[in-house]
Amino acid sequence: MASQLALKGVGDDQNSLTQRRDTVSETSRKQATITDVAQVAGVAVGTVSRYLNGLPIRNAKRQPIEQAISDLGYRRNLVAVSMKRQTTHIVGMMVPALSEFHAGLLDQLTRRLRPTGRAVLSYCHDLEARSIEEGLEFFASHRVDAVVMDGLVIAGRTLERHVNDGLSVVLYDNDIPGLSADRVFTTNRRSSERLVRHLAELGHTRIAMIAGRREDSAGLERIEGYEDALRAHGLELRQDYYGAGFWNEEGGYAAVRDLLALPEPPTAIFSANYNMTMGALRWLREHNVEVPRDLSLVSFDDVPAWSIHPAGITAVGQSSEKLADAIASVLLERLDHGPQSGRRTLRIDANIILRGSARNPTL
Amino acid sequence: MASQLALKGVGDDQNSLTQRRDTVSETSRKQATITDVAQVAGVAVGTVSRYLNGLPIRNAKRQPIEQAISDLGYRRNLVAVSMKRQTTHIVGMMVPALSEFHAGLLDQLTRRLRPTGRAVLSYCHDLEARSIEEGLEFFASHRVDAVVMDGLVIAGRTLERHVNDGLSVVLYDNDIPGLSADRVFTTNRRSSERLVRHLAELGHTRIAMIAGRREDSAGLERIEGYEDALRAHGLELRQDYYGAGFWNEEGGYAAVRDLLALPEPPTAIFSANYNMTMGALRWLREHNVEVPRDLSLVSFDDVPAWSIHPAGITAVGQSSEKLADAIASVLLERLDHGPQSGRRTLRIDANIILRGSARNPTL
DNA sequence: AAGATAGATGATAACGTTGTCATCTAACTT
DNA sequence: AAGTTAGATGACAACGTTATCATCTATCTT
Repeated sequence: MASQLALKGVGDDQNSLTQRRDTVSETSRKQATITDVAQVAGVAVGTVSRYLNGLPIRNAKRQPIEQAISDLGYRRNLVAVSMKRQTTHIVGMMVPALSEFHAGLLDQLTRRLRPTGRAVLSYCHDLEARSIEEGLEFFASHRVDAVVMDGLVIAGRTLERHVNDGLSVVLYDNDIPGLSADRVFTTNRRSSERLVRHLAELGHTRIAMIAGRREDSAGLERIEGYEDALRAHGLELRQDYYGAGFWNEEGGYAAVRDLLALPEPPTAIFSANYNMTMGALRWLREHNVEVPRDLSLVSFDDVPAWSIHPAGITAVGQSSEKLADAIASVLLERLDHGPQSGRRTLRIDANIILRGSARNPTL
Repeated sequence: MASQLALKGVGDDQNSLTQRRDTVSETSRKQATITDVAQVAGVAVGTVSRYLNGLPIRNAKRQPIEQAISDLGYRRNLVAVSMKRQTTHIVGMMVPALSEFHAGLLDQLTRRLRPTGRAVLSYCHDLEARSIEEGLEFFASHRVDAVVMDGLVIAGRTLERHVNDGLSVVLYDNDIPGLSADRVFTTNRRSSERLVRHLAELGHTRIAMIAGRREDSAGLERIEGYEDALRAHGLELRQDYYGAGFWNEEGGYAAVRDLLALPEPPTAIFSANYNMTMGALRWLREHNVEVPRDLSLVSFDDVPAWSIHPAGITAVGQSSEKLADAIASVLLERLDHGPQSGRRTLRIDANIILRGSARNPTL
């Protein structure tokens, strides 16, 4: 066990939560409406609306309207606009326990959509059907224009119902076959194959993979890629080199523990996603297994945190920028062209970032 | 330079972006409204509304209403409710370039607010006054019930205007003095002092600090804490041991570079926030400076990524859970009790997490 | 200069809810 | 059993905006 003693509240001599309370006199004046503006400017509400929406209005009316708007501090009420226009210009994004990877995606997507006047409402679920169901219900009630989410199988049935109700959906990462939705995926199989091939080319023959249950498409494809690479190098596919459990940190932690307890432990490990790699690294650190000295480790998904590791974690993955770009692209086409236009599926190639976490096996 | 060669698109033999297009026949049936439900159930809309809002209705009416709702697949339109009720139940959160730290906060805040039926709309700004201004304008137009944001000085003037317009604001991390808002802060000074004291107690005498410009309150408090600790141990406050620049990754990168180029470089560094620490670690890795062998490094802010470092980064900071709890607490009181009730300021104590990135100086 | 015409304007009805208020119903009184 | 009353119900007006459409106003014809 390494030096991971989490001494909480060292020197907690004082009260750990101080509270102060001021009294404040509030002046919450009512917001001006378009009617107020019309009244002050001496025109009809319709004309003000036309002005706000960039439709042509007579020059003589322009000045008084602008004056009134600035005098009253008028701000268009987007809730009323949504109500009338039957479209909110809000996109819902479902994220599983906001990890660094999804945070980057959310950030980028928000930025891409901003210039079009659209916002992103986020909902964090905890990988359970029940919580995903609630999230979708929530989005539907808020009448979001579309939902972006990972196409996990557990979301399948609920998602189908909402799509039938007219919800536009963009799936990423995992697929739900048959669902009427737009899709953005990574080239999971080919990218995994490349990454594992890299390990084999370094001379590794005992290459294990840690992944979760064979449920979701991305995971399956990554497993296939792993197997492709092994076969290409004439390496044996060993049942005990495939650590299966949950696709989260705990899963990665447990998988590495089990793999390294084998009579003939692997010399290199391919971890199938961000969360599992985090868990794997935690186990390795706690047990003084140094990467890459004692073990080579590569990961699917590429995030800034990989650089913190002194060796740097060699990984394959698309940047959140590229992924967000692709999602924004299909999303905007859907929103602009309505639900009638054909569904698209984008496959984005992942890049291998060679850092230092994989090297020749120590024999 | 370490082995950080970013080989992009290794083996990019095929087209890197594939696209497939299906055609789909769409059936986008109109959503049922409360009027439809009333009609089908044979009651007045008001009664359905009362049912939906949990107000007492006669037993005889209950069954037909429930039947109609389920038959029609009716879903309450929250946009219309917001319109009528003049409150959206949406909270806006402004986040600077969604880092891991802020992602955790956003995640937690979303979860805390969910049980109260509230959602969080996020807006990513890039630390510039212009972009913050746009964000607040955006939130105000969407009539969010409140805004949660870092009280950066550059946001001061704009924020003041919105508060005068009646916007409820919760400030965290940094303060904007005089603003009528609720506040949640960390005990920056005391926590920094503790962390630097830890370095001094290990025997370090050449302790530097990297921080940004002396603008925002949290930064100032952290600098004061650093100075407190040095004074307490009779150590000299050296001008050249205070690397000042920007509070972001680039700032941390540059600061470490400059500090280690000094004729008498420090043996320990206190980095004032998450982003700067990320930058510092990047420089150190690129130049083969090993932590803690060659240099001790401690950081303000605590995030999961610190565990990836094999030594583990010793840090001080409040968990995003604790911070989100505090923010949610003041937020809900504000939202439930209206703008009249007194403003609160919470100070949350940070915890020191001793990992392995600081040890005795090698003399 | 008067008639024709393109195009902006004003009044008003939506959008889907909730809140108000006068009315009606059913359960108590006596 | 009739009178009283607490309380649920129904009709309808908001909430702030945009879309429609008939009307009005400038400009262009001749």
